[in-house]
Formats: sequence, structure tokens, C-alpha cells
Amino acid sequence: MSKCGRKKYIKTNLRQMTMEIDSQQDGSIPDSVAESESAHMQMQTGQNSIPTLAQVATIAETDESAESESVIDFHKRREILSRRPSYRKILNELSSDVPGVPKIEEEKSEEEGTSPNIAAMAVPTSIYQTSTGQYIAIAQGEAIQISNPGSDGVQGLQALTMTNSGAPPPGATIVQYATQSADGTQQFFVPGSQVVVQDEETELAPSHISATTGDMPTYQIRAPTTALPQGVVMAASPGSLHSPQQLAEEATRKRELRLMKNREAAKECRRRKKEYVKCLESRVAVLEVQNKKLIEELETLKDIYSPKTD
DNA sequence: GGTTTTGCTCGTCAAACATC
DNA sequence: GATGTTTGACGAGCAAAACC
Repeated sequence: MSKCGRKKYIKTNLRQMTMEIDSQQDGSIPDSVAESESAHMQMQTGQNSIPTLAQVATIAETDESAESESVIDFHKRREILSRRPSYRKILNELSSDVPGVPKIEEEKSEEEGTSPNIAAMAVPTSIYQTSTGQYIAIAQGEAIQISNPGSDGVQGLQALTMTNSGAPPPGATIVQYATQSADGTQQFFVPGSQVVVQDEETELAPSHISATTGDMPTYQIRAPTTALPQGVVMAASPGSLHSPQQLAEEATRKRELRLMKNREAAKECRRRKKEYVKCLESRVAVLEVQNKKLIEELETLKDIYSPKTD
């Protein structure tokens, strides 16, 4: 069996096992309880509150064996296939119910060090994260500030300030993309088709803008290299596209942009999922302690109020 | 020491969902 | 309804553990 075949096999078996457990539980746990309790816990066991495709397939198989019930109602199918709410929603709902549960913020979580760094600056209008975890804060269109998350959140603060001599045109895009090029540098695209490049080796002489104190990497404004790093394409004005080649290039550019966005979205989604699972785990711990206390209390009360037999 | 297994992360796709 | 966002599913790759 190939490696991926194995994984698929394992995943399918896991789902089937999970479904078996489900079906066993169905007999012993009232639906209302099972629904409310499992809704929050299913993520940990890999279950979805909504059946997976495998489960749907199993439903279909069951239907095959029982020909009389072979047709699943369309709405029922829709219900089966519909997604459960996002982690953010679930966790925020959870946190509104339980005071101890932290909320998932719209921006980056504190564990990534955003808030301590950014809070010290002027209130940024936009925050971008690079592929290496650095943050770029753009404050009111006047300054670009770059910060490293760092383990302690504050230590890695690096300020790269770009002051505009004049007011930027309204709605101007200050940073278009942030990525890591093949040579290990980071490039941030700024107006005028220029590029802010981070040099990881400090041997490079600082250019007209740089942050070169201590171990801080240097930054330079350069004209963009002809060969853009992977996944980075400069924005083109849509009105100037005519030839099929240009259209193809535009399509490629859009695709790459979409892929890049989705890549980041997937990362963010996984981060949220981890946070969600952590939250559930901590909630389990709290509830276990609570449960233990209640049992102890019950025992104490039993001792007090139970009639003495001797 | 080489091979296989296991566990994890990542990028991508597709579909549901949200927003304008 | 067009566009953007979110997330489950899948496959690929890698590293460590387990096995021979």
C-alpha cells in the first residue's frame, strides 16, 4: 500500500470507528444531550457535528441494503452536507457562556506577539504578516513598521519608519505584498513600484532607509528585481490588458494571488483550530475539577444527612 | 544501517458561507 | 450574484520512532 493510500485507509477506518461509536452512543444517550455535548467535543475526536463524506457514503450504503428507503430527501442531504459554524463562532459563543474561555480575536493572537509590539506604536491602520512571521504595521499611511514576533513579544520590535514627504493619495496601497524571495530576503512592495527588502545578512551596507542597530536586519528600498519571488506578482492595471498573452498572464496572476491568500487563510484556520482545541481541552480540565468537587460535596452531604444505621 | 511506520505540517482544491 | 472568507479533505514531504 502506498503511503498516501495508507493514510487514506487509516482516515477512512478512523471515521468508520467513530461512526460505530456514534451509533452505539445513539442507543444510550438522549439526542438532546448528545447534540449539545458532542457539538463542542467532536473536534477533538476528529468528528464533525455534520457527518463527513464517508459518513454520507455509509448512509448511502445503508440505503442500498434497504431498498425501500433508498431515496434520501434532498433537504436532508443538504442538512447533512452543510458545514458547522466556524471555530471563531463556536469559540466566541463558548466564551460568552463561560467567562474563563478566551475569545478568538479578529487580529492575530497575543501568542504571536502582535499586540505588545503594535500597541507601542501609533495606531496602525493595517497590519500585515510576512511569511516568516514578522509583522508590518502601517500607521495612518505615514509609516511602515516591521516587527518580529519574538518569544517575549517585545524584544523583537523593529521599527522601520518610512515617512512620506507629502500626503499620500487617498486610498493608495502602501504595501502590496510581503513574501520571502528565493535568496532569503523579504520584499514589501510600496508605491512607485519600489520594494522594501530585508537583508538577513547584516554585511550589506544600509541604504537610504534602514534599521541597522544591533542584530537587527537591514532594510533597503530597491527597484523590484526582474524575476519576482515565487508567489509574488506585481499588480497590473486591468484596463491595459488586450492580447491573449496578457490575459493569460492576468489569469496566472489572479491564480497566484488566490493561492497565496488561501495559503495564508489555511495557516490562519489551522492556528484557530489549534486554539479552539486548546480551549476545549482547558474547558474539559475545568469541568473535570468542577465535577470532582461536586461529587465530593455530594458525598459530604450524604454523610451529613444520611440516617445513622447503628 | 536500511526500510517501514507513524505523526505532523503544509499547500491546494472545493464547497459552504458571509458580505457587499 | 459577484467576490471574498473559512474550513474539511486530500496528497506530498519530512522527521522521528519502530522494526528487521
